[in-house]
Amino acid sequence: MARAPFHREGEAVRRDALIAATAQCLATHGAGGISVRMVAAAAGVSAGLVTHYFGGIDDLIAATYHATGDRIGALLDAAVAAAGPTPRARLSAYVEANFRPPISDPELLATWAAFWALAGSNPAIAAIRDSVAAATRAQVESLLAACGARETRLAAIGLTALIDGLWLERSLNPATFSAAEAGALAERWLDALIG
Amino acid sequence: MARAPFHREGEAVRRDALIAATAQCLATHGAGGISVRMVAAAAGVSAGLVTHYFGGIDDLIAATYHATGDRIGALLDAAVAAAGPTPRARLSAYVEANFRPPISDPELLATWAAFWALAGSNPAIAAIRDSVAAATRAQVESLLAACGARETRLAAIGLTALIDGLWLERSLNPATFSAAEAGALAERWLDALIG
DNA sequence: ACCGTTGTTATACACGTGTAAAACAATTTG
DNA sequence: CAAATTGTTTTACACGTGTATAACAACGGT
Repeated sequence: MARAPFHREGEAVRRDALIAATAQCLATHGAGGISVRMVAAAAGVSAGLVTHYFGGIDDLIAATYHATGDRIGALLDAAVAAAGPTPRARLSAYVEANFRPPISDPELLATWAAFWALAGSNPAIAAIRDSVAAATRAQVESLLAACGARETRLAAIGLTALIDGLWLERSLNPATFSAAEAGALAERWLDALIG
Repeated sequence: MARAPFHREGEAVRRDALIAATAQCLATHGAGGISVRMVAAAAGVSAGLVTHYFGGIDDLIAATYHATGDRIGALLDAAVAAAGPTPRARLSAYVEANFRPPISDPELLATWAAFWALAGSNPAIAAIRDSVAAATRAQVESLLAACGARETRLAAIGLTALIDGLWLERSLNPATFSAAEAGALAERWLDALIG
């Protein structure tokens, strides 16, 4: 039959489009509802390009996880870099960035929650998740130590758990509380963790 | 071909077996990996019984969510009922029960996390999740109020978010911290929330 | 022992899935 | 303008999916 007309593009353009489409589909349909044909349609290409550029849907999802983690990490780093000079200001900036757009956008939260779901049963996704979580905790430990916190390992675990729990709740039902309320709770936990 | 021999059973026995099998499959394979054939095999019956007793896999998953929520709620109620008479003892018992078997068993946590994943894209599951979460927060608000906490709505949100975040982390990687450490963090948050 | 009831299995069906690769079209080069 | 390159679409394939239901087997009653 007649083929759809198309423009030829470089590899990076196609890969980025497929990654963005995957993030969107994960957010909208969850880990169990995503498919090759759905992602290709969202990216405006045909399904063959998934295998062509990524070797398959699993590798595309893994690449999307990396890209999303890099994006969130860059946003958090920028927030800390832009903060006031005191250690507490930097830690507060880190926390606040979690509950401000673009990180607090429901679509980004939903994509991230989909990765959590996949990590439970997909070893490759679990490995990415472990390395992302370890890097996050290391960064938070460093920020907490600068503030004089004791037992920084457990404090970092406690802080990231609260942030993840608030993210999870907002991705499932954004009406439960506002991003500002989430930020206020996290500040209060910081007060308790630092002493 | 020759049929598999079987014993006839009452409806309740079959439904309970299918629900238990569903929880197990959700824990092991996640929300995206479960199937009718898999659940039926785990229950020791044939796939036709899923449609026969539940109308389909979606209704079976919803029934499993209800059953799991009821089980967790009963465990938490029992912990509070068995606690010392002071409001703080009751609240601490509530928190501690979250991080002690059977609630802290990885399989139960993984099943629960699978429901979170399904809630993101399945309206029926989302509705069950909203009602379970609302009931949990109401109970926690009541326990917090008895301890003299102010702004109990936000405090309840903060406490359940930390518990959920710690559950999530342990379901994804139980080696990150112990259940005892999780309980200690939650107690520390209680101290901060009650003042 | 036979019959009726009904719990249950096995099968068929239509559909969606991910992947592979032949074939084609866009674009560049000579 | 023709040929070469290569990005991309389309198609085919094997497989797994959920559901419906005919047929059968377990069991109880007479």
